[in-house]
Amino acid sequence: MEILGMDCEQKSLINIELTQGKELANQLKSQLDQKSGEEICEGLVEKILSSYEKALSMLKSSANLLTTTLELESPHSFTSDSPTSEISDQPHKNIVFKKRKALPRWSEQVQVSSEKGLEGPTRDGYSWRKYGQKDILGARFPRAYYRCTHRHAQGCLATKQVQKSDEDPSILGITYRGRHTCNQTSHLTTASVSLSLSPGKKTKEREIWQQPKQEDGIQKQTEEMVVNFGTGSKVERFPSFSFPSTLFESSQNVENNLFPKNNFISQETSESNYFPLSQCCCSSSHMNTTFGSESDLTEIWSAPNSVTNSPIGDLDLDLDFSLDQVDFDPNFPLDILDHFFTSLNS
DNA sequence: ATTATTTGACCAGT
DNA sequence: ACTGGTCAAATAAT
Repeated sequence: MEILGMDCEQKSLINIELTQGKELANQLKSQLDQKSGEEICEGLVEKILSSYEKALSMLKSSANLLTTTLELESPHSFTSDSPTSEISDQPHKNIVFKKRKALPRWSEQVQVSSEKGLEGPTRDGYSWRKYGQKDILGARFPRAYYRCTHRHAQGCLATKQVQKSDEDPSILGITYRGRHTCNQTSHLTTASVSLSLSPGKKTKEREIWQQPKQEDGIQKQTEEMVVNFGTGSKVERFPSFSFPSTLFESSQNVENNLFPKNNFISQETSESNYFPLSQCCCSSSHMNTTFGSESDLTEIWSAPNSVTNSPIGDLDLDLDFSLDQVDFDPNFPLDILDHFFTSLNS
């Protein structure tokens, strides 16, 4: 398959850098196992960082090309999308309107579980605040609207909609819009740890949005959602965020110290990663095998139209992949590395 | 007191 | 006029 905006040479270079990174990480792993000297480990870490930085740099340049390509395409939504002002509480509505249109949007479906005590809608790594609920024409269940808790504090425009599937009430349709620009202390790592250690405080939200419009008495469910932290079964998730197996293996030592043994970071996903680049990747043929049906793929679209608003800008983020700060930015599109590996090795 | 949720009203797009 | 999305006052929870 062909990756947009990336020629063979670039692919090759990235492949080399990432492979080298993997090798070095493996070396580091064995050194750590042998409890080798600090200098050796530090040297390896430096090399690993260097490799990944180079690869990321290359990915970034090609990702920018991808953005441009996306912008040229006319956006299409497969969910109703009336472009009303998302943030009409802000002063300049005329400006905001454009921004609203620009917000990337994607959907995922997750299956709820009746056993585990995890609140799905609030447990995707971000803190959300419900700001509305609406009965949707033709839908059996109401749609709940959430926005980032830090909207006002940090101007984070991320929102999401949660709605039960008509066909299967155990499946939730979640539509995310906009990416998080806030600094959430409770992203991936924190949120996940809290998941594994304690159920955390419960909110009433799920009790509400899970109710069907017609009271049939049967729908009084106590089920709670699991976003596939190893306990629930994710039906579909677009785009899924997966630690590249290579990268993940490489940093296993580190991860083991950070995450519970029953690693909730499965190969599938551990965190919502709303990275439109991976949506770009979804349009590639090879993604079909990864992400299920084509109809579902078409649910995703994004139309970032500004650099600041474009999640591609995320590649500007520092990949603080150091051992003393292995705190993955949840917005970092690690899945694209996986995708690239897939493509490179095919 | 502070923060979160509920819910009817409002608004923009179609 | 209808619909989906958001606001914001009232209410509930902490």
